[in-house]
Amino acid sequence: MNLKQLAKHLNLSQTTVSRALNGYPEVGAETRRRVDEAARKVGYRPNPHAMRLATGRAHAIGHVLPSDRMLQIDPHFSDFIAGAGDIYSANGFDVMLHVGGSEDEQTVYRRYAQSGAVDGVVVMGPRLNDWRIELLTELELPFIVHGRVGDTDDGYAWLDIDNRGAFRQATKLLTDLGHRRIGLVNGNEAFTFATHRRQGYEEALTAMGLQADPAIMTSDAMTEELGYRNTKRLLMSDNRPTALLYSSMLFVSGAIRAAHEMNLQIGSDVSLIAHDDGLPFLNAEGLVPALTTVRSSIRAAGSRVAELLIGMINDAESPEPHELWNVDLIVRGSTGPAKRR
Amino acid sequence: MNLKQLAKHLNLSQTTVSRALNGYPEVGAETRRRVDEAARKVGYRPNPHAMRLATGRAHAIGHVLPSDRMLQIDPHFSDFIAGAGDIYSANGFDVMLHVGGSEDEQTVYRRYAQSGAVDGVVVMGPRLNDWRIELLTELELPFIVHGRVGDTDDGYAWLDIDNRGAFRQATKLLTDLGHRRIGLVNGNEAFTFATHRRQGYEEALTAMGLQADPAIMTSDAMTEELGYRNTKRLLMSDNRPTALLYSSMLFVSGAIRAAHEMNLQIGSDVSLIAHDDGLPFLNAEGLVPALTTVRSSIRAAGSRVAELLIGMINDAESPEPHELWNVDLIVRGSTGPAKRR
DNA sequence: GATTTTTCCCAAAGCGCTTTGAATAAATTA
DNA sequence: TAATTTATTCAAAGCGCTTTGGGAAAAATC
Repeated sequence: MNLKQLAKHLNLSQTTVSRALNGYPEVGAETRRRVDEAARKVGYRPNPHAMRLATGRAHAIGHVLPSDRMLQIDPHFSDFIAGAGDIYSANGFDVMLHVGGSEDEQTVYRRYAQSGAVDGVVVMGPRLNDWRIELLTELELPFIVHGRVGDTDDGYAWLDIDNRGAFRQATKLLTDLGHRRIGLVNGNEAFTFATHRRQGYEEALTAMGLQADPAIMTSDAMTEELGYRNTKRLLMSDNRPTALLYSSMLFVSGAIRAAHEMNLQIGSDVSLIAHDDGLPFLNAEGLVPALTTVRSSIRAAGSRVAELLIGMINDAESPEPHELWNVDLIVRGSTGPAKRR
Repeated sequence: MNLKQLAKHLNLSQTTVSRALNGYPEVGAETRRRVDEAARKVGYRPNPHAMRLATGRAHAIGHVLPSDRMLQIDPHFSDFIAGAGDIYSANGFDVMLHVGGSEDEQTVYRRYAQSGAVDGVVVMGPRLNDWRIELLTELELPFIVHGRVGDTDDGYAWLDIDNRGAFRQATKLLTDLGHRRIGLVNGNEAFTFATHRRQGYEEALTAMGLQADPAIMTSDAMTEELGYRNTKRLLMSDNRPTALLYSSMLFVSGAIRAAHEMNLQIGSDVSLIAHDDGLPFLNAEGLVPALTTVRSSIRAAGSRVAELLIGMINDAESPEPHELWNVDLIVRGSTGPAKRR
């Protein structure tokens, strides 16, 4: 059943029915009631394509995942989208997902902008000076970045967690415990989040008069295997670190393997801290010993990002949102005082 | 620039331009060339909403993820969609993603069907006798199931891997190695894939005249922590198993932890086999010892599912596809002969 | 009581595309 | 040469919704 039929059924004009349904004021209370009731009874649902064509609004948010970036955001993506999805659907927005394929990423954005297929996009996994900012700005397609593209944080909307602060804090916890040689197993530093984490780490070291040593810093895709290999490498180096910082829980499974294999007790022989995005299948607290983490729910971030973007779309005049979230340092059993050597 | 303007620019009617662009035969060769060229030059892109309204085809595929099911398919989802996405975009299809939210799952499907928002959907994470089959059939919304809903495999399109065969094979490898007490750390058996795996396992045991022992079989959400806890529990029971079968790599990280903690050598003290979906962040070969697996790429499945569904949409008459994929057993270092006790 | 305002509703014009039904010109056929 | 096909093109009618610009009746104002 479409609008026309519904209108005829009610002996009203399409105009009135449409307005009643969309809550416009110029329709009588009794009429509105009748319309609502009839619509509900016959299960009327407006045709979304017609609606979109008529209004020019897509009621959809675009997420485009380049295949080459997938490896990095893969396991995090579904959690992020789970958070965002709740908000989207609560507000009647669909998610338009684009992943990989032959069409290049830029073209997809251009198509989105130019065709009005989506009302806005969220940019995930931003890199330093990410080209997407410029492109989307030029295209005048509303967008929000989950993360940031560097240190110039103006001129675009973003929500980020305080990666720098988190790693500064985490590093400080370790130095406070007496650790002086601390390794960093970071994600790929082409991504800003990883760069920020390194900076936080370095700041904390500098504050203690220590020097970051590239020999015990790695920057790679966040996989179990690289967690293992890098941990092992760092722990086998001479003058090995007494504590290690990880950018992802994904690394940690591998790290634990490495430590076990080397017969090192976590929390005493070597201290471990990881950033925990709250991935549901990898629980820091369930480890033995429970893992000290800097934690921020990526899912919650997804929800909030969605909220902000929808806000931007609904009110183009509003100032672009910037949100920097604190990250909780949760001290558990994987960190302990540095052993004298 | 829209069709009308493009047509005027070319001194042609909208009809002709539209036909030229869509490859209809009733248009002169020279005209077609001119149109194509002009379209490319001005960067013309048809408005998708108008197209959809006019044709009634959405050029979109729906994926709906219930929030309560998320935990199960979460990390697998993004890999699946990565595979499917390539195919979708190559064929000009968008992905419409719906996750969680207040609107209940059934309503979403009804809306999709009734509004024509999508041309088809893929059903992920099917359970035994999944209600979605019936609903979607009734709604006449083309769909394909990744997996199956039980043993009656007719009446709907599906692509599944041979979970039963895989676990039969895996179990047989273990019995061939002399293992007589083999534990199963399974995913939640409300999902068919897990049920099938258990069945394969039981079949192989039965073939050897062995009896499956519920005391060493678990069925839970696939998380690292439950991998750990269940492994530990099984290995601490009296008359403990000498080999363990896992339904997911996600379990394995925890399993390795447990084994290390109990000072058991993997591959000699205890043999491990896991199903490997090929998740990029969790590499079975990188483990020490490298893990024996039954492996089938979930990403490849995603691609093929997409292909099949698009086929169904383009040709409604074609018989519904059923594909059962073999699973490779890859023997590595985590399995060894049973120790005499 | 006459005028203005408000309230409520409608007809019709888009939104940008596809597709039907004709029309014209060119090519075949008889 | 006249009649019939075939090859191209076009005007116009949808697709199902929103929105503009009125208009008639009811209420408010003077």
